[in-house]
Amino acid sequence: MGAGEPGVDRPASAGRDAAGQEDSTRPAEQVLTAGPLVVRLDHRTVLADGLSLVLTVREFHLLAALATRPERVLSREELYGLVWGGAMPGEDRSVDVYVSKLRNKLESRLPHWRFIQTHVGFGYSFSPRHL
Amino acid sequence: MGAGEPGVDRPASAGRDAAGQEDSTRPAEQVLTAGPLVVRLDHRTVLADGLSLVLTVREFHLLAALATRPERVLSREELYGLVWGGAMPGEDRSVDVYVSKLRNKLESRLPHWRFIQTHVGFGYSFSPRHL
DNA sequence: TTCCGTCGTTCACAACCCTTTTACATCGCG
DNA sequence: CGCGATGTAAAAGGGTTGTGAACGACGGAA
Repeated sequence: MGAGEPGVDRPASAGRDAAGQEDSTRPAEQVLTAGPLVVRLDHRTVLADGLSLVLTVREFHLLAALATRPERVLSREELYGLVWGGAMPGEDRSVDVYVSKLRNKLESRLPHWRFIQTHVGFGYSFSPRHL
Repeated sequence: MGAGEPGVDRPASAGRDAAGQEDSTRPAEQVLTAGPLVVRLDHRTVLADGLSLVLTVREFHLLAALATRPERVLSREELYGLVWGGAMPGEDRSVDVYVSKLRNKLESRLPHWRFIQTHVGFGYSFSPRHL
């Protein structure tokens, strides 16, 4: 397992999300906010309602990969490439398993929020939504 | 699922009315707009009045196939080829059923709009129209 | 070195959702 | 008025996803 982490550490080069607040060309978008959830890419920490939420390396990368691309559906292959690096093995379920783990941690802390939306037959999207 | 999904490949030249807020670095035909409906081909998402509308894979492909060809009448066979791929079985009603599902989702969110027009004996067209 | 806890991966199975098919009501047109 | 075409709910079926558990690898502590 390498020291070179797959590409989640820097803002995606093609990021054009029109999220609405700041100019996305600056690399200063190191802090992502979605409702009561705050993802600090620079510190590798996550806050839920201001309280720190402990994630493993994989979980954090997966969350970062999703949260830097809000409202965009990412295929499993894409996510695998972003988080694990390389091509996804045919029958792999790692993405699903980690989405499940991530949801567990996120939604056990923020029960009235949903963050990751399943797109059956394709993949997932980061679509924060108050329930 | 691979990369070669049917149908959504050739965006002719989409209807553009409200010019202005697009990214100027690349052809922005990845985003189709029809009244309050926005179809983001690149993000694989649909917005109705700015709120995200969740579609299944088939529904999205069908909408994309129609919306990339506004005001053009597409036969069932054509639509089937674009969305399902291959030739349409003789007595198939899938296209009709999915047009119905699509209309339901679209018009339940945007009651004062009609998007898909039936052409009896031929097929359907994407003809957005305010009622 | 050995023990122990954490993390990542794989596996299996149940539950779920999507697609397709079917059936019937309705509509359009001659 | 009659027949084919269309709209659509509902059933059937099968693929997809959610998730606990087992397993091994790794790293730290004693």
